[in-house]
Amino acid sequence: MTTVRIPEDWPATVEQARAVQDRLRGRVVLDEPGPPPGTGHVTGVDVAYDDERDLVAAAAVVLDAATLAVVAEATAVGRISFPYVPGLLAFREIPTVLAALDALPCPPGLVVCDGYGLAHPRRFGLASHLGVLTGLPTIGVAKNPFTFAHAEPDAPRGSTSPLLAGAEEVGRALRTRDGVKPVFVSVGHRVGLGNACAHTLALTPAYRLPETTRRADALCRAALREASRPV
DNA sequence: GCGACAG
DNA sequence: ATCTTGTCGC
Repeated sequence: MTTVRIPEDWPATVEQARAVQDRLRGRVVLDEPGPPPGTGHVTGVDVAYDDERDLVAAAAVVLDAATLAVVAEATAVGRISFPYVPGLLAFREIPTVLAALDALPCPPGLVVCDGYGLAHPRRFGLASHLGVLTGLPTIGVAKNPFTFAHAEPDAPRGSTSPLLAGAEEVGRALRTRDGVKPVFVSVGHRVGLGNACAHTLALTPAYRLPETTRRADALCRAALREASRPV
């Protein structure tokens, strides 16, 4: 496990953070289809917090996209870099997530984030931000809708309904299990929305949430426990 | 002006 | 995110 320092130039205020998003938003690539589902590597990233001790732990877990077997894992621990502010989640998670990705012994392939990409007030959520910073293809799979309108998808697994910002489709509600609450998929960087949904379905053979985020969630929690362990 | 609001 | 026991069901 590696330890991270918050960059000197990291935003300290809501205004500064929003300015960073506005500056980087133009670098998002939306016209690539992205890697085909079921091939290469798929990497889940997730973060756990201990606000009491000002600790944050991130995990990156690389899966073989065809078999969903774990290929590699890495974790990183650091100080909390930003308070939770809706719309600015990336500033709370990214330094530690980047460190975990850097510590991987192999290329991550497609990165699956816990949160949103395009489905964001300024169209620049966590998945978009991470994609622009790394150049990697990224998607966001969130457990809850943000403030976007959406219809209830049909009951069968695989059904979708658009996440709408006015008339613009910024993501999709995707049913990954029959009759179970959908997940909310949006594009991050260098991946198309249809392909992002196909990847999400390929990653949910048994549970509502993708295997990538399930693995990363378990690992970052373990890393946090380890980091806040009494010596 | 008052809520709502990814994790 | 996190605080938290048991309980219903496959």
